[in-house]
Amino acid sequence: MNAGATRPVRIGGMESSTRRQATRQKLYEAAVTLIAEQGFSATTVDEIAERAGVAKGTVYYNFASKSVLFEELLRHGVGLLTASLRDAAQRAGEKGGSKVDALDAMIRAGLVFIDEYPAFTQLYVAELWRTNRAWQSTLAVVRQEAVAVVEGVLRGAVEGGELSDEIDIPLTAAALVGMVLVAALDWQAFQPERSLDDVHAALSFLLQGRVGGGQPLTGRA
Amino acid sequence: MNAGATRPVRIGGMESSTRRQATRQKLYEAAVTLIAEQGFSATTVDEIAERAGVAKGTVYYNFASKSVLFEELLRHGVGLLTASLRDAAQRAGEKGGSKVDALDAMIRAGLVFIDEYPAFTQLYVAELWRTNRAWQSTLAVVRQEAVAVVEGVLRGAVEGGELSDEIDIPLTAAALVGMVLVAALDWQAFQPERSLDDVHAALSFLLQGRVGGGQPLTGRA
DNA sequence: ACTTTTGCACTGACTAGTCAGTACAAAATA
DNA sequence: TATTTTGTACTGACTAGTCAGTGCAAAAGT
Repeated sequence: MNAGATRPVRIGGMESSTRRQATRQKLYEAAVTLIAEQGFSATTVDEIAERAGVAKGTVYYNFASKSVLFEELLRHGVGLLTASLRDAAQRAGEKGGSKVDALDAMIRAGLVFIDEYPAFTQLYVAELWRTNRAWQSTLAVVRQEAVAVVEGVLRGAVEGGELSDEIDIPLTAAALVGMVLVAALDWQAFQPERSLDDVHAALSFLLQGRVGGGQPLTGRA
Repeated sequence: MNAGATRPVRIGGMESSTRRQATRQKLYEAAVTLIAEQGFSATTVDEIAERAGVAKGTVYYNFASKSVLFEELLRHGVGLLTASLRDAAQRAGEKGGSKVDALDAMIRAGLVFIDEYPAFTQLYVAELWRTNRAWQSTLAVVRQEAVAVVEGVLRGAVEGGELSDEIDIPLTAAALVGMVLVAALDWQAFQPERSLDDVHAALSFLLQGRVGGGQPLTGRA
C-alpha cells in the first residue's frame, strides 16, 4: 500500500517479466482446452497445472483463484476475436467494397477464428447464456464488444442505403453471429472433413438470400 | 408376485404409478433450471432433490445416477422440440404453403419452444459441442433427429425447385438452427422486452435475403 | 371382518472420496 | 538481490452414491 514504488519499475503489479507472461500463456492454453472439454467445474486446478507443466503453487502465484484465471482467459480470447473482426471489416472497407462485402469478410474472419481456437469458442458458447455465475458480468461486457463490431457494420450499411432500414440491427447482428457460430461448431464437431471455403460459401448463400428465394445482388460464385 | 393382474392394471413394473411419473417430472424440472444456471458439474444432487421437494434417496430410486438423470432429461427435451418442429412443418404443408413457408413456420416453432423452455435450451447449447463427456453420444443422436427435420424441408424445397440446388443442405440447416438458437437466447438474455413477433420478423428478413441485398420473393410484412 | 404379507416409493444419516486453496523451504532465474 | 517457480504436504469444506429403515395401500390369508 505504499505509494512510493520501490525497485522494479512496475505499476500495480502488471506488465512485467516475459517469464511470468510465458507462464500465464501456458496456463491459458492448458485451461482453455480442459475447460472446453469438461466444463469449468469439472476441471481441476491440478489438471491445469499438470497440462501446463508447472507446479500448482505457480497457478496461485499468477492468478488469485481458479475463477480469476478463467475470467482473464475469457477477456483475452474475446479480445483476440474482436480485433480480428474489426480488422476484417476495415480491410474490406479499404478495398473499397460494399458494407455487405465487409459483412462477408467478417463471417470469414469469424470462421478462421473458430478454426484456430475451437476450444475457446466451445467454452465461450457454453458459458455465455448462463446466469448466476461469477463471471456473468465479465461475459456480458466482452460479448457486447464483439457484437458491437457487427452492429456497426450493419448500421453503416443501412445508413449508406445498402440495406433496408427495416432491419432490426441488434437482433440481426445476434442472428448473424449465431449463424456463423453454430455452423462452424457443427462443422468442427460433425463434419470436420469440410473445408473452410465450403462453410463460408454456405453462409454467404444464406446471407445473400439465395436460400429464402430472393434474387442475389451481391457476390457471384 | 402374482402374475394374474389384480387391482391397478400394471405389467412387469413398467409404465405404472402416476406417483413415480410425477416425481420424475418434478426432478426433471428442478434439474433443468439448476443445470442451465450452473452447469452439470456445479449442480449438486442435493440441490436438485431440495428444489424438487424430495429426499436425495428418491433421486437415486428414480435414476441410476446423476448422469443418467441428465441424459434422460436431454432425450425428453429434444423429443419435445423435434415433435414441435415436425408439427409446424406439417401444418404449413397442409395449408398448401411453399417449403419456404414451412421453413418460416419452423423458425417460429423454434422460437416458441425456446420461449417456453429457455432453461432447457441453455443447457443443450452449453453441452452440445463438448467432447469427452459421458452423454456425448446421446447428444449426437438427439441433435441429428432435430436437424434432420430441417434438412428434410430444405431437401424438399430443392427438389421442388423452390431453392437453388447449389445450397449445402447440412451446413445450411446447421446455420439456420444456429441463427434461431442464438438470436433467441440473446433475446431472452439481453433484450427480454422484445416480443416473439419482433424476433421472428428479424429472422424472416434474414432468411428471405433482405439483409444481404436480395429481392424478397416470399412473405410480405 | 381382521390380520398379515407384499412391494412400491420414499427417506435421510452416513461413507469414502475429491478438490480449491494454503504453507513454506529450497531451487532456479534474471 | 529480488523475483518467480518448484515440490510436497496439508486442511477443511463439499459431494456422489449407499443403505437400513419408514409409510402405506392393495393383496392374500384366515
